[in-house]
Amino acid sequence: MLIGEIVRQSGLSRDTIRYYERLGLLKTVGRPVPTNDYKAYAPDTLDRLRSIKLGKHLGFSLTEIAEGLQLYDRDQFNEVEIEAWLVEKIAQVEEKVQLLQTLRRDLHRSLDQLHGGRCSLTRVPGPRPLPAGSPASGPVLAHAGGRR
Amino acid sequence: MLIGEIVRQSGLSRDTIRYYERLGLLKTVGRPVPTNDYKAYAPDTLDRLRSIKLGKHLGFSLTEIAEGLQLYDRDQFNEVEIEAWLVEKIAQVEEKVQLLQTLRRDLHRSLDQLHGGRCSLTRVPGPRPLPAGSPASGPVLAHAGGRR
DNA sequence: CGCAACTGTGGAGTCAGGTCCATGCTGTTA
DNA sequence: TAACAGCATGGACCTGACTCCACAGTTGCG
Repeated sequence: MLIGEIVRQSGLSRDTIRYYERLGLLKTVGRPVPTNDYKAYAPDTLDRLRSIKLGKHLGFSLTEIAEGLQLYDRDQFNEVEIEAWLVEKIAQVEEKVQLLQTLRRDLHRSLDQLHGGRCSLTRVPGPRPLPAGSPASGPVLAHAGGRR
Repeated sequence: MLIGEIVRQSGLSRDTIRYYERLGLLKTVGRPVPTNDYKAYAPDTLDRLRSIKLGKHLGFSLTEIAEGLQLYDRDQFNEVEIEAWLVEKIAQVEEKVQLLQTLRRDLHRSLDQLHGGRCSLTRVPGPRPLPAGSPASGPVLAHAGGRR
């Protein structure tokens, strides 16, 4: 598969593909036409790009994603390593899910108050932005029934 | 509250605080001592920093976070705007939660197979990395029972 | 008084993650 | 044969989010 095809099917730019290749996230498998220097990308390239997109969307860095892909590339000989990696990523994902669910609940609560409380936001007495850092945190945007 | 206190209580660097201030994420409230040019940060600064940390951790950019904080700052006069912002952020958060839950399930499945299937990863016939891009996607790392 | 600790400002540097550009080869088609 | 699409390479440039540095005024303490 030449780069143009990858570009068309992935929706990513030529430069981005080349950048990922430089970082080792994608592999080429030789030059299919001996008379030119066109490179063929490995058959799993589109799968890998989907994985990369997902990982990025979920906040993982290209470096972390590269780790996962590299483990994948030599998987059968590193089960212990793979397991450690999976356990770590699961923990990270769990944490993000928790935080996002808290954030979602808080956002919904703010929205409900905006609707139900009729101008509840106008009653906020003073600054109190997004305090969602603590566990069992309060609403994300200021909400009625203020302190003081 | 002077910057040193913010640094101590937030765990962020002086430069980071100053950077956030330049971006408008934090506010100062004048110079408490007339004989010098030390700035006092607003009382809600630590709350705002907690919000910023959370937002960043969840993958929002400083620009997006600044939007939220700015809406918050002038909230009472922009209910429609706030509602639109909340609805948008909720949708984004929902999407991430969905993806993360899929990813978590897939990671767990990979881990189970590693344990239960005894070397199931060694039976992967060919490259098939993290195909989790599609809805109802398969496992994140290659798994046994391969195609072909 | 001297000196460290704290504050302020401005500007340069860094790293990730791309994006743009110039140049040059190949292959096809008019 | 000329134009044009497709590919390759190398390097410059860009944005976001810091991080470091130099220099200068202030304040607290022995």
